[in-house]
Amino acid sequence: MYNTIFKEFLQKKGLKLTREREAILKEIFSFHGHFDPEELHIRLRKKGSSISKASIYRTVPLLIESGLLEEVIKVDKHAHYEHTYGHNHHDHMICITCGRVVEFHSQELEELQKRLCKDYGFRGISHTLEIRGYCRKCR
Amino acid sequence: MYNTIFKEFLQKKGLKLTREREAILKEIFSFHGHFDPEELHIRLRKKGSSISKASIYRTVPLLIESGLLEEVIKVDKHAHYEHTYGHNHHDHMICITCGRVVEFHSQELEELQKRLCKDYGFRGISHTLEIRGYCRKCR
DNA sequence: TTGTAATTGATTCTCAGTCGCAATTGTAAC
DNA sequence: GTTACAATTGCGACTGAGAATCAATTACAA
Repeated sequence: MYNTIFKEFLQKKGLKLTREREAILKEIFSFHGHFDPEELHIRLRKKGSSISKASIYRTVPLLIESGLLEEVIKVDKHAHYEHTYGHNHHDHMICITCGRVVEFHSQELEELQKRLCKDYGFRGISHTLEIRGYCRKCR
Repeated sequence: MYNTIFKEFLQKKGLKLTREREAILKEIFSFHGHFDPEELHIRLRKKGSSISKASIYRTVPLLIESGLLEEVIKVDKHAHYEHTYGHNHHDHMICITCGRVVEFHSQELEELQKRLCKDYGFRGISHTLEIRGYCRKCR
């Protein structure tokens, strides 16, 4: 379970499993879909938690390093994340006009990327593919 | 030529071709490879031009809209751009450890993306694929 | 040449994300 | 359970890319 993964990751690095980190983890895994750190902060606030913005920003990189979280897109200025446990990786098409985001998954794409990495002597960990253009309604 | 493309783009939008915009355009097309707006500013400074940072930030979106410039990657906080006139599109592998950027092009990837857009009723204009991982030296 | 809307540089402002620090807390060793 | 200490916390100040403001200037159509 994701709890165990995080716990073991922290232990291996000599870091502590604090109440705050547990709460952040729990919150992130309580829903599916994108979020940005600011949103997460508000979400936690509403549930009575008083975890600081700084702790959230400090925890996010740990979750990424442990493989539980992925940066998905950068909208405007801020980064968006999504938990990856029990999820298929997917990529995004973003409409220039209305901002709509279409998620898609392509096994062919995944395999092509593996092949490309091999060709270039690269060990790929994660990737993001963003296609920008016009959606069905705005084309 | 890129000059003409930009000129016509501006005309069509009722915008003016100023000395500053010409200088920025010229500078961007005077070299190949990535740059960020700050770098471009310094570059222009060194050549005796006193174009303001603000004008650069204002011109970049115009160049993107006219199809002459593309955002390639976001390193840390700032965006990097690259001119696209007379270039093949390429994508990037970024090393998590040393920050090295490997450029690659795959015709297969281009075609797969076209197919994906079609499947999802999307009219694709541009795309970025970033593969993060470990390069040959850091793996 | 003129009228006018677009553009400029300088400056200020914004806001996501980071940093420093004193107080607190998790955890391993006893 | 205590102890000891390094890791972590929240707070508030800081940073830096990029946007907004505005008076002065400029491109360009008529």
